[in-house]
Amino acid sequence: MPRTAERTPLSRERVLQTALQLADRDGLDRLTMRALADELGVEAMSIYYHLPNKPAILDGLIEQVFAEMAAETGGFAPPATNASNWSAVLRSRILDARRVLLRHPWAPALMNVRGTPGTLAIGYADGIVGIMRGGGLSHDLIHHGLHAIGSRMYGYVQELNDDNAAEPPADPVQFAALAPHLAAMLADVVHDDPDSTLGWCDDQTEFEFGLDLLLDGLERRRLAEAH
Amino acid sequence: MPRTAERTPLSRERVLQTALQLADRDGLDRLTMRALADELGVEAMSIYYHLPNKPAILDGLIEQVFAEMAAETGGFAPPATNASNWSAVLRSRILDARRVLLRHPWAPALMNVRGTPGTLAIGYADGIVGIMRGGGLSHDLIHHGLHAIGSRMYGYVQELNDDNAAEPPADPVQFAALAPHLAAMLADVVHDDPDSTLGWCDDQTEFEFGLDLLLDGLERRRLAEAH
DNA sequence: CGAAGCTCCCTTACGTCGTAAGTCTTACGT
DNA sequence: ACGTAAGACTTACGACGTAAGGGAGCTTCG
Repeated sequence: MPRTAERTPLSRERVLQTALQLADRDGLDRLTMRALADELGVEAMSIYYHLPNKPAILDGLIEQVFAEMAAETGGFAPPATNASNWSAVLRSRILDARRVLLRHPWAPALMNVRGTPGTLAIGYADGIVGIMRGGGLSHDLIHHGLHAIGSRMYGYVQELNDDNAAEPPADPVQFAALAPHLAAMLADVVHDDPDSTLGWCDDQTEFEFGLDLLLDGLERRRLAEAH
Repeated sequence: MPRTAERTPLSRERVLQTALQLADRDGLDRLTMRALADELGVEAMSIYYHLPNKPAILDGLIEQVFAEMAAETGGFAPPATNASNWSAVLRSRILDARRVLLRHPWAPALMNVRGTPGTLAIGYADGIVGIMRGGGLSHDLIHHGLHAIGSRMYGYVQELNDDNAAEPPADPVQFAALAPHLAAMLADVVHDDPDSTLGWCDDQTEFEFGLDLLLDGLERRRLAEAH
């Protein structure tokens, strides 16, 4: 009786793929070397033959996410011509990125924590610069714009963690005393849209609102630049 | 010979103050129960008499930061009347918050990770809603504006971690091949301002640019609302 | 005055984490 | 057949948060 379980051999790729699945399924803090090894049908230390340490795994995960983004947009290169609609093109590219991140909610936190941006991350940013350049923005304006869009460039998903169910305050009267303006706003907005008892903030809507605010602002500065 | 070292007795306040100093000095990941105990001249487990666990300490730290913000702005209540200059008032309040966070660069990451916002955090948000309300924005617009300003509300400092020295690419020709648009922008911006060899992005400038983009956008929507 | 109780700190120990160091097994080239 | 090396496994260490319980010193009350 052969005790060989016909395991697929380990490899950098297989480790990273499994790590991504595990992070998606159980969350980032459950992604531990031993848990990952279990998932691979292997001992923890065996992983170290294919990847030097845990940060390398995390960097690999980020790079995989960017690869998904590239697939979603059909490559990071800016379209051949988008002078007339640069902001629409950029908008949809950013929303593509957001869609990918919604599938991997742990990714934004990871990107914040890891220092150096990998090759694909640089390619992604480069594509965005290309789009803005094609729209006629000056390099200076693009530079500021990159910073302004900031986390939105990566379609961040901070709201996904905690927000929705948290809003209905435990003791409304005490809450109103503590935060009168917030309470008034809450009452008003809920009144306008009474069916949404909880989850009264639609993340997608809010995200697009903020994004459009920035894109509109950039477009206006472009026009101002052009006299 | 009394071995009593005349230690100040432990207390919730003293623990939190020392924890904040330690985080400022050594970074958040060096803030460990044992290190904190050392700093207090005490054993690790002694802390647990005054605070239930580590998350409670982290929450306490965040609350301390918001207390500093309150001191910086002179309380979170909106000024009595700011109809004509709501966005200037909001702007300076947010820049005040940013100034505090620059003293505690670990704080933003902590706020992102901790779920429920403490009393002072709610008070801070409430003050901002009050300012916008005083400026004549509708509750609906305020609601969206809150989300849009998002991290800027807390004056985030993500750039402080990694950015500045990272930019000069190791191999310029390879970088240009990988990211042509980025490289062009880099060359252009550096050319315009040749004295800033590294650190060519001024964080404060970039932050204010993005903030103004959002504030201008909100003001324009307010005007549109008012016919 | 002495005993009981409370406050505040310490000791010990457990389980989990990432990983350094070394060992065993298998497959293959010669 | 045998050395060799790739690729897995075993063992162990130090750091982490913290559960459980111990004990010194003060207060309170009979």
